[in-house]
Amino acid sequence: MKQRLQQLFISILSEMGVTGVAVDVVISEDAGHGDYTTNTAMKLAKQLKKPPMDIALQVKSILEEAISLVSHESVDQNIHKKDQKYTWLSNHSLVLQDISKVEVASPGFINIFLTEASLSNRVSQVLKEGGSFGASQTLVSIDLHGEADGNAHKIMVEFAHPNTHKAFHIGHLRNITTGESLVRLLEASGHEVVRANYQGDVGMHIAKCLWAMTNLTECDPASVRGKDIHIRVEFLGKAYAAGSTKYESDETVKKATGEINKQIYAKDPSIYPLYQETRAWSLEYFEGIYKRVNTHYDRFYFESETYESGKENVLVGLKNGIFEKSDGAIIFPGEKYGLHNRVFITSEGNATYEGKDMGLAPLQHSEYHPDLILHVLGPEQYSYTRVIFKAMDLLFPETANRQFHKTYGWVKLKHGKMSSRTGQVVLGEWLLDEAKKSIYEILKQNNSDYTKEDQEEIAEKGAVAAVKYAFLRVGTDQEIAFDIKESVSFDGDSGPYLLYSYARCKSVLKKAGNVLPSMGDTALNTEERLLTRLIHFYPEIVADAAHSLSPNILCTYLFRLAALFNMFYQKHPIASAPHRVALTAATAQVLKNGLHLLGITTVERM
RNA sequence: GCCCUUGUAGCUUAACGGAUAAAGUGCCUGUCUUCGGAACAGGUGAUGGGGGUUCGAUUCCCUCCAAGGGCGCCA
Repeated sequence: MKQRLQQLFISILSEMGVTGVAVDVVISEDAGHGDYTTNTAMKLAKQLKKPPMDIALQVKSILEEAISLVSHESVDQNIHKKDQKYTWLSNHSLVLQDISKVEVASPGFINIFLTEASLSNRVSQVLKEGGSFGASQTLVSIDLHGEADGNAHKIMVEFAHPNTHKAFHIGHLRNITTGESLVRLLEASGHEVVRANYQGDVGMHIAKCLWAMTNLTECDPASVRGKDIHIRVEFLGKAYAAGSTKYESDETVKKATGEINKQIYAKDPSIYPLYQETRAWSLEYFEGIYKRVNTHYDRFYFESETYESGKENVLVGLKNGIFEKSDGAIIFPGEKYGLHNRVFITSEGNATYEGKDMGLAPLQHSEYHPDLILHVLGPEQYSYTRVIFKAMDLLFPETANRQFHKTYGWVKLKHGKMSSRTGQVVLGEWLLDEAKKSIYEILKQNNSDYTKEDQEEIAEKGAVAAVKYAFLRVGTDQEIAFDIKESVSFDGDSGPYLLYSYARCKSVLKKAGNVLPSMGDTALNTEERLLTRLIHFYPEIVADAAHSLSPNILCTYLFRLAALFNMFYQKHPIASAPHRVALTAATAQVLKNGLHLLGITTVERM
């Protein structure tokens, strides 16, 4: 609708002799300002040397005339009349029929009101299409702030990337939540998506952990073998923290750790079996988390499969003058390009994180041929990725400009700082479990008669919804200040509130079981019209969220929809009126579809 | 030292350069024995300071202040 209105305004402006301007039509926040609005008149004021109000009024009068001509379309004589008057009219007859009123507001806004019939049609469409409603018919291009081509059709989204032998903390949880939602939004916008996860399973962090396991009695892996996976992984986190602390304080430990690192790369039998065993522990644990939070991957990449080819590629680049030797190491001279220098191969001969990335990129391109690779990464990696993207572009010109760093903000503790190096971390699963406990408390207070299985499902899905929504409602690159006590909420703008609203809809629908939902041609009251209007906007909100890679836009929308439904529910009896039943069913469907795009699963009752 | 990011009610967050800066939470006051109270309604309360560009600035530019991050052998 937005785009059709834009086209219409362009035609009207050309009628006024104005061409080649971009017309911006947006959804009106305030329903009193119409359903759609444009600021075009104000934008053109300077160019046309006329007061914005005059321009707006002129647009309005042409628009109103066009509407009245189209509304008599069935009368043959008028067809000739309108074609003579405006040649563009027939292209826009459908949009024009959807407009009920045009208003001009100071200092020059043009506000468009849609007919109730037009808005109601969308409700019927929701009921007809069900779960597939909201997926775009046309491709939604994505906005990468000019850093890459926005017309990609095949996009690899690389997210989560935890490291083995290290804790999976709430930062990873936010990364996964963000990545999963971006994947679903992109898919709903007509893109083909490849889900990738690049996991760090070689490097100094592993060596530190293994040093502790082989040198500290309190970190003896024999003590946890055969125990529950959570215990084994917790043990790994502690060993890593211990090894890391010693590494920094003790020179001989530093050297010994370096040796272990070399041994791992060399697959030395004195350490390799332990490495493989504990690596598998981490991967087993990650698999459980992915399942728990509704994520899966098409391809897991590992640093252990990129360090060799990465090194080879850097050596080729060294010959070609892309890389340079410096103090025994091989570096990329980023300073030549206004960036900074970084080491790609150490003087020991091992590929660093940067060097490994030179192996990853060609591997990804040869396997999937993506038009774009979206790396969901923290802000601290920003200057890092600028350097390696530059190096990649020079090394692999055929796939240049296809990398994009999508920043997700840190989850910062309100009190204290998080660091897996010192072992001060809030684990992802800890957060989920805390939320789950709180939901059990609420269920207990409500004295519900749910079975154990029901309670488990409600608590688990509710916890995942609460945590995910808490992350997604905030702008993706915004830092989140995290308070352990009141981290996730269950009231107001929260995941459980949305789940609750959905369950309430379903409950009402059950009560109204034998009423056939139908919008009919009943005149709508205030709340009904607002609700219908909001449902109407859903596909455009999804497109908007996908286009700007901003799940929080969808969060805001869904919360407004749920709140509006609850108000409507409060004021009007639903079960007996077919059009209200239809509105309720449509609200439920949109909530379900929207939450799905956020990676959140609904429950039928709670 | 150089570079990047961020500063909005007590707290957590919204707002393509647009209309009265929007919510949640907190606190205060109400609704309700109804189709689900994890609800609904009302009140309270904010753009770090100073300049500039613009018809119009939370948004763009400059500067100061404050916080965080990055800057060759970690990932």
